[in-house]
Amino acid sequence: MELSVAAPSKITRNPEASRAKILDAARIEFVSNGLNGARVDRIAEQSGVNKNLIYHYFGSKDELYLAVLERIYSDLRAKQQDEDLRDLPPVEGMKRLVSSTFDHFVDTPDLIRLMSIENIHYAQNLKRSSTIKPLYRGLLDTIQILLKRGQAEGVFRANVDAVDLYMSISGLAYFFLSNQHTLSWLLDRDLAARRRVLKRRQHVVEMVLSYLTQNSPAEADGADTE
Amino acid sequence: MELSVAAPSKITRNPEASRAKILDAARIEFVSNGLNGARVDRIAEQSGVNKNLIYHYFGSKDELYLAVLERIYSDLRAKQQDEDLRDLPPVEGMKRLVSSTFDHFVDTPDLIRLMSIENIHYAQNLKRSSTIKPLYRGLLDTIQILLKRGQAEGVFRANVDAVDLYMSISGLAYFFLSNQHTLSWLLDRDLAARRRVLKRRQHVVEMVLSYLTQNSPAEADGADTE
DNA sequence: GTCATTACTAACTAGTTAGTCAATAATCTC
DNA sequence: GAGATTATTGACTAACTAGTTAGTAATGAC
Repeated sequence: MELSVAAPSKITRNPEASRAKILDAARIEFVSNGLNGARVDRIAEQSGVNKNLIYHYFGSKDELYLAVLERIYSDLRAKQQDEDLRDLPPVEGMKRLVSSTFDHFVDTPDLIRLMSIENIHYAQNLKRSSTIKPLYRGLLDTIQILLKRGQAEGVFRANVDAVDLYMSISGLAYFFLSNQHTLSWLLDRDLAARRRVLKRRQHVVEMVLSYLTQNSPAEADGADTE
Repeated sequence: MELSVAAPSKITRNPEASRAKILDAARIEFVSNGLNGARVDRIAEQSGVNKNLIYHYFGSKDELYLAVLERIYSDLRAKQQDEDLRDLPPVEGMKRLVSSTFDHFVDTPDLIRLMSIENIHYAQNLKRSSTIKPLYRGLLDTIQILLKRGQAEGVFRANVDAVDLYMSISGLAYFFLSNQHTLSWLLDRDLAARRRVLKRRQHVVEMVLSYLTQNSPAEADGADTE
């Protein structure tokens, strides 16, 4: 019986909110079911918007998937603040870099799954993105800087490729997380348990630092620091 | 005009060959397209058998996928001969174990992809398998044996969990291979190049061995070998 | 040789799925 | 406030897809 005088339902049109609701629902759907397993109808239903709006804003299922992919990658990079680490003592900086990379993976399971999904699809969608690639430069530069400084100070071994190091740091964390469902089953352990994750984190840091701080064996050949 | 007297077409029925043809085509289809992306019709077409034979022999798409999964895992274990390594000097044995694990991954890209696919599906199919799980025991035992012997001899650090070590050895190789499509693009390198793979192999061996042969830092606390 | 079993085939189906059409209504432009 | 633009809707469709049906023919058991 109360007449709402001013704004009866100002919520009739809201493009930004609709776009956001679609993207949120799409993220859950793609991450949970993969690109082929995801259903556009389910995204429409879960987001509460009309299915055709998805096509209105994103054009196609593939484009929507790419939008999700780009958002997850940029969210990640926004959170990573590895530039801070560049001025720390090399050993300390590298320890922190390894831990924080590990933590970022742990905190962003969606990213892990999307990376796996992308690789199953031969990275064909990632390659269409113009925004993602530049994001990687920063982390790699930080690794390179810390590495050089550590080598100059004589605390890190010579002849380490920054890309190899990056792949090892990532791989040690990634495999444990990306394959936790098969591994937990095959090894009879709950790898998702908090205790396990913390133990793993320490193991990873120790492995990377052991490698870096040990003198490289045999090949003491022309490897001098400037 | 020549009458074929003896056997006009003895090839009319051949259950084993049909089964094998289905399985071969299914492997390619599932590995290339994932579980959701794979098409039963395409498997029928590629194998050259009638579609209904697939259901006759395997029951459903999911069961066929499981059959492919089980075969790839058992093929792998049949090739791995890590028992040989158990009697080698620990450092030498571990070096060989890391290299051969790396090589197996490189030589069996199908396995890598199926493991990723399985994890996208939360390992729900793997968990239905009764044959795969036991296969893992052997490799883990070999790691455990070499580790203990190395620790007893004082060449390996104490406080190393065999499962953590297994995950690191696998992870260092796996990530590089499973994510090569995204990584090659993001890092501007062809990670599939032979040269790269060999370099990566050496890097992985060195990292694992550095870790094992370095005395564990700080935590010299109740960690004595028996 | 007969009968049951197994291999194999072609055509069909019921349910799904990405994407479209045609229309209405709110908002912006001027 | 007229007219273009944009947000939003519900019904529709053409193509696809896992699985089925109903049958034929080769093989094995006895």
